[in-house]
Amino acid sequence: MACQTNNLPPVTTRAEQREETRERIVEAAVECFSERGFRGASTREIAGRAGTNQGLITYHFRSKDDLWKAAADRIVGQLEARIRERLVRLGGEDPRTRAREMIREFVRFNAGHPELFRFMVEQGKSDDIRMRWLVDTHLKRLYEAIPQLGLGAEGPLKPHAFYVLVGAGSVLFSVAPECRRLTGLDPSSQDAIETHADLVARLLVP
Amino acid sequence: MACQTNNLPPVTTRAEQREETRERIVEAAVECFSERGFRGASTREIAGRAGTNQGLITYHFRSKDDLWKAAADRIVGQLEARIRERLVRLGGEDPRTRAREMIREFVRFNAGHPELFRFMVEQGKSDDIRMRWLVDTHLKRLYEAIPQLGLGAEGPLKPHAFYVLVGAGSVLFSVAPECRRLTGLDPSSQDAIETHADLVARLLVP
DNA sequence: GTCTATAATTAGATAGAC
DNA sequence: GTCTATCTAATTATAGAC
Repeated sequence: MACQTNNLPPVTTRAEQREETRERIVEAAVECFSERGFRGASTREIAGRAGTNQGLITYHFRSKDDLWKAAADRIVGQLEARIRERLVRLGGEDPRTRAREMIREFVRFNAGHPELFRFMVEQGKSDDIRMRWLVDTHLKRLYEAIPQLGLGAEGPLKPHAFYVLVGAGSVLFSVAPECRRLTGLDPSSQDAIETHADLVARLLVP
Repeated sequence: MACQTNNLPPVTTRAEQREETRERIVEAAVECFSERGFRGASTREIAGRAGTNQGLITYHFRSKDDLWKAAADRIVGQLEARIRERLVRLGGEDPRTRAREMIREFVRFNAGHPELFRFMVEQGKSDDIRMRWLVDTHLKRLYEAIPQLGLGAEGPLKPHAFYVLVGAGSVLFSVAPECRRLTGLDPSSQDAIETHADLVARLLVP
């Protein structure tokens, strides 16, 4: 029962507990929002998946809207961290090898985090306040960093190349349940991931 | 006021009026379901976009679920009609030309009907009863017809090639509002459509 | 910091007037 | 065939106990 006495410092502080709970809620929010969209996701289901109750969500995040922003920050932050990490380890490879390997890593990320693409499609569909926030706060920064990754296609083809890369490298994993039933292929298998990464990389950087 | 007297046949019969209303509702349903997902779309909003009231929806379609199936039938049917039409006009071109032109036509269709891809991603994300219905009723038939279109890649690469094509050829148009704000490109312009169609076709059939 | 209870809105489905 | 009114259940946000 009593794991802590009054005079000993607690094993986890209140600040730690706070962060832990917020973390669990945001993680569940990323899943729900990307699966069901903003309207379709209910704060009760999010609370349930996080193992707590609906009241706590409005305590930690003022509103459903603010929770959605926290979820967006999280999934985009994970992508950026992954890209940075891969960039420093690539060092001075030649440009084409760098570009191919960055594409492969992008595909691998999508395999592990299908929520990113689900989230982006979910929000990009209608010209509402959340789409504008997502573009202005995160996507513009990502989009303008593309040349630094060694991925070419500046000029008028850039938007086309961008959405070809995003689409070709993400959809397979974002509709994984459908893919399993439709084709028999399990997109989460290591073999499928590497095959897809290689296919997309070779198509875009021949 | 009275455009019809009692003894003259009405300008539009009741059966015609029925079909017209059903058509308007299904059209609005395709938009709403693809934009907001099944849960996120409300039958009241669908009725509003169709210029009628919520009660009529349960009269013409028994439930929200049945309305969703009617919407799926419609958008998939439009794709199939378009493919069939293009196939007969292609006649005896050589295989590579045929394949490239079928891909171009698929991209053009997505430009005019971004709802198809939105609908597919919306449903493919979770392993629920609607995803299984969509795969079994429509997608399997489409997927198995691919070889007949001159698009190769049978064998273990087929699922990968399929989702590369779908993703590369659809995302740009499905997130058109986002694309405009992010890149300045308007994906609905004739120039953007043909540029994208050509890019995807040349990437997949070099 | 966490949870339960509740207020105000909105959802899908039904019933009945015209 | 169409529309309004209403029922039940679910939604977000809030208030207060612990």
